[in-house]
Amino acid sequence: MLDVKFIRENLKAVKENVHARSVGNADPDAVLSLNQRRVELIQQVEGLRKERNENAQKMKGQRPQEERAPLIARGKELKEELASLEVELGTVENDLNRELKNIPNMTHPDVPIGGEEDAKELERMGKLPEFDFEPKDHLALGKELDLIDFESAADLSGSRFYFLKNEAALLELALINYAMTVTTRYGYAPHLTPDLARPAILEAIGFNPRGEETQVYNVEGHDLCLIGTAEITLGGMLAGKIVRKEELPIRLGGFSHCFRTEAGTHGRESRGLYRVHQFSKVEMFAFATPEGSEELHTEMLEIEKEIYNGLEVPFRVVETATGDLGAPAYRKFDIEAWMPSRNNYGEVTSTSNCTEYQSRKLNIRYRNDENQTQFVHTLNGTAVAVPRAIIAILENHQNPDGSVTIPKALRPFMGERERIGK
RNA sequence: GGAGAGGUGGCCGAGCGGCUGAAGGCACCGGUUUGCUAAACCGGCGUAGUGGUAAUACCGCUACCGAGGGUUCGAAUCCCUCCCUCUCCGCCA
Repeated sequence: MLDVKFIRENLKAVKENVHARSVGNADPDAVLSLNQRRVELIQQVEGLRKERNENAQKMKGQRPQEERAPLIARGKELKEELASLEVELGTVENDLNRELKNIPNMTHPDVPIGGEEDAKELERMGKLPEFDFEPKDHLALGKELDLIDFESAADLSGSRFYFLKNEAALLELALINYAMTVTTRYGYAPHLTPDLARPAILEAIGFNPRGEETQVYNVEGHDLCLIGTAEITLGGMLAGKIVRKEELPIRLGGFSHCFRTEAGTHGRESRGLYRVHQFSKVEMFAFATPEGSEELHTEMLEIEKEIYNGLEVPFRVVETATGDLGAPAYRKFDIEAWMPSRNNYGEVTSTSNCTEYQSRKLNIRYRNDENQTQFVHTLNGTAVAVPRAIIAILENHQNPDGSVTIPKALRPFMGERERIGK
């Protein structure tokens, strides 16, 4: 979330930003009026508390009854006045937080204005495959090579679940190993994270853990959600901590399963591996100083490019436009891999600089050179999201005989096998 | 899941209704001393909100001793619920 003071002092810019990002339910004016009410209440409450404390001080030690009686009576009055004001203050603070959550992060000046179609293509890498035969989509390949079983999974778990079988199972493990190896080389300390987390953490990261349109699963009877990404657990790992400046940047690499309800996407991408309820992912996460975060963002993008270059999959890099940024992101780059079945590029990674938007809520700070505490910047980026990587590999590396060539980078993790099938 | 013991500042650790925002130690920062290092000595050293203010300087007030409720004129201290840690038992990959 943004700092209320920042909103007050930059109201015009905040409103323009809300507009550019087309966030309909964000109301900066409501934030300010609620905050004003909050400050008034704080002043009243603190005045009463001061009086209460003074009153109580007068009763230290032994006092004759006739001296105590009026003080106790006054104390009781103060207690009642305080109680009702504190209730009101609590309500106002809840309302304020709700409004504050709706205000998105500010936006990097280079971000293109607009919606999905206004994303800016930054570069293309790799050569699009030219097939002199009719290429198959990953569903057909997955079936014919006995790699993916959607039908059985649908019976067990519902639509958008899948079994990975045989070489596809090994392919997942190889992709994870490969991504972990690359990120570790760049100093991202490898982590295997919990797949469940408390809703308060999800919320601080910017997810909506509860409510109709929630993207995450809740576990009935427990105060837990299945995580949608390791960003949640890696970011939450330092919640409430103050780190030393010398420790920054902190680079973390994390593997987790990711669970998404995909609420509101019924009918879209309903077949195949593109949009599924559960998948494996290796994620990068970093805590940085404000001065260091942009450079780190570039680094994450470079790592993502290296990984996809290694998979020998053609892709393009796009910068997301304002209207398509999630609330916490200040700036976001996506890699879109070529997917022959779509005859188009499909998003396979995403890296965001969230500046202080998450750390303010998570309360993660560091001491700057003046020894003052300051919020760290947080960044996240996909190293490998397995199912989409599998789509790109199967579809781009298919051969006329129906087999699929395994990219060289993955072979060390697959017993040096070179192809799947025949 | 059952029984017990705990959760206090960056760390260790005292406190167990008003004298405690919190002793003492370590770490850290400044200074004295010193051939250098070490040691010793002196001083400083939590976070946040709010008010005064040009001020992220300084001063005042308020809050914070795992979280949330309660009792009380007054709670780190008493009570309740929850979370977490440790020991033992059970169960289990």
